[in-house]
Amino acid sequence: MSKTKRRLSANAPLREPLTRDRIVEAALHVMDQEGLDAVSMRRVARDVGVEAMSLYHHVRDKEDLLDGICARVMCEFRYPDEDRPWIEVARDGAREWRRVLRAHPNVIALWAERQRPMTDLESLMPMEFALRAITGAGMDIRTGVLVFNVIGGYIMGVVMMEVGAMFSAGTSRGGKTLDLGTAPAERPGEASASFLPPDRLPCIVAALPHLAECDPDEQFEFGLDLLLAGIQARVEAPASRSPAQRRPS
Amino acid sequence: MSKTKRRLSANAPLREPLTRDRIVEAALHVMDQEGLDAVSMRRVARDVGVEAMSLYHHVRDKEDLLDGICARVMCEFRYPDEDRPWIEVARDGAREWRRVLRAHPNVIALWAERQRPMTDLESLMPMEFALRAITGAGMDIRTGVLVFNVIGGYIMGVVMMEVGAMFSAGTSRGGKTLDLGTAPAERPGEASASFLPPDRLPCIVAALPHLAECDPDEQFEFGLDLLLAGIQARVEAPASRSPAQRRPS
DNA sequence: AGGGTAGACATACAGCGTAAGCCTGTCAAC
DNA sequence: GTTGACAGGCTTACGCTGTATGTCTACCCT
Repeated sequence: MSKTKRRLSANAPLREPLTRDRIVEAALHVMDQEGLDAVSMRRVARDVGVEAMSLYHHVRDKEDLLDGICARVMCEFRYPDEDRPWIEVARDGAREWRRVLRAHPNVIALWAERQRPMTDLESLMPMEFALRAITGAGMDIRTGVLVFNVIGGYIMGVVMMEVGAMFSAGTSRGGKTLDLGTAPAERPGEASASFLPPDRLPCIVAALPHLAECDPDEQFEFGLDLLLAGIQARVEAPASRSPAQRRPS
Repeated sequence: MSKTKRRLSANAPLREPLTRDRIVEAALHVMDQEGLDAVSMRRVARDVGVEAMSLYHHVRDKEDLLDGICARVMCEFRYPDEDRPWIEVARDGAREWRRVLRAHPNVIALWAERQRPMTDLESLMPMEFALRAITGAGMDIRTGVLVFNVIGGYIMGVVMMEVGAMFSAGTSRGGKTLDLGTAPAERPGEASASFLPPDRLPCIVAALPHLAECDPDEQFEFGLDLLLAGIQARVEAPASRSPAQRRPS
């Protein structure tokens, strides 16, 4: 039997051409569905119906493919209307970035482990937008950079915590339950405290139900309000020159 | 020739016993020096002078080893003196957590990709400390959890951005230079904008020198002040019940 | 018809986590 | 003493990974 595959190319270009975009799309899909570790060249190749090595005609190496994922995610950012007071633009920009990050939670891990800036124009546009919105408040560029990094860091960190459910608690709620209180298959000698002894951890035990039911939206808005209000106050009263205190040590 | 190795055990326990602690220590060292990917069972085993499979007598699997690293890092947290106004305790606690994270930047990536809570008592102590400090301000537990997550997320995100130098800029400064503006070995057809065209990215270009020279300490304190001041104001004037606005969409 | 090339496939290698089993030194019970 | 259990190493093996290298086929241009 000769391979029937060959037939395809004999009479028609039935196999649609492989492109970088199709590859990146497939890789992103794998990452979203099965996690960062599942993104391997063979796995992605399989999804686009091709052998692993064929991908290398369109991406330099795996790094390049991951770069592609990052760029692909960044370009999902939808720019809010800028014809409003700066604080509303900034707030909506922050919400939008959170939306994008939550849509592809694993890109945070991707950034974290590669710790490498992105350089292509398209990926820098959201940053340009943010800086424009921030400096629209009337602060100098130096302060604008400070504010940008602070707000950017806040969003990244809070979303990272909420997707990771870093300290999620055990009351089953909406399908996704987690341990912390329900003895997670503990290695005997070790975790003598999976039941969270109230004498050692009174605050955590008291906070447990709230940790479990905490609404991520409300939480995000809470911190965002603190930051934005603080910034606006500082802009309107430019007398106080950044009273940040040096650490004593 | 019989193997000379055998001689060792013939007359003395020269080979000091392998322990979980020694293994975790070695793994942490590898992670700090060579990054998260370098932490493999074989690599760690080599560092403690043993074959890979021997590690499995002391750690259940690689997951367990990584858990060990997390716990090991958490226990570096040095608890600030609590006999002071809550805001100072909170500020020093935040600084301390940042210090720990910066000492082992890769644990952030570790948490990000495993997105799994930690369950052992020792690792929860810093969280207990934080909740105690925060509720010391006199807020209810629910708000305390909000505040905890917001500040915790802020620290994590800002440190993640500063270690990743996510948008680091190119003026060489203190050894560690990065691209963005200095054409990073660009793939020809692609990054037509590595020079940051000022017409497309005016704000970024204007901000570049400040992005490059931004002092991370100052930046961290800036955002931390915003958050803490906002929280204190909200505690002192409990009339306003969290004016967080729902997102319109 | 002949040559070049683009884009696919196939093979191979080193390194990964770990299941399964083996080998040896130590020590308690007899 | 001898014996037997066992703790704690080592070895082998399997299927996975990224990718260097080479080959094969279909098409385009002359």
